[in-house]
Amino acid sequence: MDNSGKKSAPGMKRSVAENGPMDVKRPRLVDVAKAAGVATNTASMVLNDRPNCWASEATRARVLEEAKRLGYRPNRIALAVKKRRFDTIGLIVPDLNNPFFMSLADQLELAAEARGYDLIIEHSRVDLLREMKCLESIMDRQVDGIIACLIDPPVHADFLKSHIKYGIPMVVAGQRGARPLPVDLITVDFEGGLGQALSYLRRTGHSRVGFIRALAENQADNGRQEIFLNIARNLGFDEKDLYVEPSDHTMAGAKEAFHRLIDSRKGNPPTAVIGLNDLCGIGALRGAHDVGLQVPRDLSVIGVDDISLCPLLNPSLTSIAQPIDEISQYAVEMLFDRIEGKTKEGPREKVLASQLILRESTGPARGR
Amino acid sequence: MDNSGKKSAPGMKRSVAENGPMDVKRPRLVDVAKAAGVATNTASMVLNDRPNCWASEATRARVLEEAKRLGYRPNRIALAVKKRRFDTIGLIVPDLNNPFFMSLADQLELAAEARGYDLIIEHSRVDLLREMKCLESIMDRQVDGIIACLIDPPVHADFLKSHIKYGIPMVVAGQRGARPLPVDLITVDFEGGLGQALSYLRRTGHSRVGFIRALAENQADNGRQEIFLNIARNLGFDEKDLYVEPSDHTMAGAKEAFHRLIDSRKGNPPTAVIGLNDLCGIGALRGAHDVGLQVPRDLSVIGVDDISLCPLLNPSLTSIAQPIDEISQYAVEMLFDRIEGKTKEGPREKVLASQLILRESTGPARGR
DNA sequence: CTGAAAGCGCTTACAG
DNA sequence: CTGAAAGCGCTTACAG
Repeated sequence: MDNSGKKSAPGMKRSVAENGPMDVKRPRLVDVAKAAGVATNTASMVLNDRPNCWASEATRARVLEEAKRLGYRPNRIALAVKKRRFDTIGLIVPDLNNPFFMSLADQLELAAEARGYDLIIEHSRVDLLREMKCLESIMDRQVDGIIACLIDPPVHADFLKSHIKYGIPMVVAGQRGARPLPVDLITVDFEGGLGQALSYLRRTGHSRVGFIRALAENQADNGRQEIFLNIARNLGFDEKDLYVEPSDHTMAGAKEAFHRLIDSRKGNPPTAVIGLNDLCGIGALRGAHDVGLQVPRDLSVIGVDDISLCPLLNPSLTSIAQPIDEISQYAVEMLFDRIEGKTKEGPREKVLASQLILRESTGPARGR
Repeated sequence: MDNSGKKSAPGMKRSVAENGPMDVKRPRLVDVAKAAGVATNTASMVLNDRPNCWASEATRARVLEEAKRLGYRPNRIALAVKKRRFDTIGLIVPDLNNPFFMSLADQLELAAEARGYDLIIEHSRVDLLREMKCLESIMDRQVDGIIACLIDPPVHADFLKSHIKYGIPMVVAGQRGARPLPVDLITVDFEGGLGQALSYLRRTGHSRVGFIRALAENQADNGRQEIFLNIARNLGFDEKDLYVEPSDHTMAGAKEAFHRLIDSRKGNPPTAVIGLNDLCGIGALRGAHDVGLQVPRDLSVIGVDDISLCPLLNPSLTSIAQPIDEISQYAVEMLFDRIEGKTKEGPREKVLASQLILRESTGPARGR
């Protein structure tokens, strides 16, 4: 069966048996209309169940029946180009492998679905350059709104200013920076939770604290290190007893970072370690196990985010919780305010609290 | 400034200052062409860098400059309706909260990107009904190809048979069933790995084995329980020493299931527990900790999937590895074979091996 | 190079 | 109810 002609003659639909499944055309609205013997606009009215539809019950039934028989499904792309909306909202997340963002995606998807929208996810891979590409890409897709978890929002201030004027509703979740954004912003008061953590450590006799931090690709500095040092100094920690160790965003990387931290401080090891997120905390927990340190007897470990895994680890991981529920709730609320035109005000900002959740991985410093 | 007319007069673009950002129209190709003083087809040729483009260097420069000045970005939707491809492939996953699927998504996205395609993710939430909706929804989106991680592929055999004839390339990853699918299939030989695990347990003196299993919403049976019982019987385990405990797909649920399992077998507790995935394994690990069982001294624990978390847990989790790399590699290969029309053959099937990865959570049964 | 047109698949307004 | 048309924003073939 040498079938060299690639295209089938227009209007001449050939059967599966003739050409194999790949060459059968998907039925269009006109195909349904023809099959039912009605005009295409009639078919459109019937299939969309328009209130002012003129079709008789008989016509109606015939159209629906033919649509079903042919397996007709409206072409959403064509529909979108006509309506100029795609009923889709776009989400940008830095890391698919971080459960924190996936919990967020999970909740956002549920909320979007409840309003009749699909969610599509873009992945910036903890890379500032990619993050920019994601922003472009998601805008090119003509989504109806964007929720962007950005690694470093201020970096994109100029880009957003020049693009957002075309009116796509957007809310950013991430740290505030010096440069204001032209879109709604949700920030978490990381300082608050970190302050709780550090003062807990101080109170329970810890004096030397390690901080495992990570920068994204193409990122020069994210300010977290300074925040950590400032708060710690204010609480009376001695600067020379504060150890900052760079890592990447993986658990394995954090484990390595932990080992470097321990090795480089043989004489006066940290009595507590804070990871910039829970994956780092998990890496530290395992790193401690590897070198025979018992948590929390010999070392306290604290993570950030409070992912659902934390209470199930051994020992369970103390963490500075980010309020995922609130973040997703406000993100959806603020976004749909814009989408539905309820708000015309300028950029809004919502600051949410972080909170230290104490679990088994923390305790008094040794000898207390 | 009461601006009651919603639409602006066609062609009359109003400034930001006049209406606020939300009313400014996104520039179209014709806007760029007009601004540059060329025909739209010329602008199209220039912007798409067509080889047989007739534009002079000067024209070319003018078009590019105006495009940049206006911030022109092609409308992908309009483009897609014209080209009848969206340069997008769709992925269906059962659970965003399971790192296994996210690792898969991560790799698939990378591979798709390398070929110039975006990946969009649909989430079936471990629910058979939703899974069906995802299939419909993703086909409605006119993606160029679909990779579907299905909870229970055979259930969808009829649906797929009636829809796939419109030619959308698709590969399914999941368990094989009695009813053949009309699309390419990648399966993992779960029996192989489970056999390795059970014979390891047998060899190391275990006699009573618990199995924490879960069904999806709307799923009657997934066959895994039978597989487990069959293999175990064949290896000489006594049927009355095989305990099957139902759970859900969360870690917390698995922990509860573990507790039920232990409580109901007070007299002769299991010496080993196998979870149907690593999240269940983690739940069991924590459940054991809760009741003072030491792993692996008092109890061996085995998971399934071998997510990247396994080696970082305390104790690290023995797991029946699914070959994520191979799955994603074959999925992409098979899919693009179809997309690029390299293959016209009927449905193909690829079976990949699973393998037991021994770690700290398993050891000889107590008293050996 | 231009200009007008067709077409992707849909919806909607309009004259009969 | 029909039929023809316009339009969403693009690409492409065609006559000048």
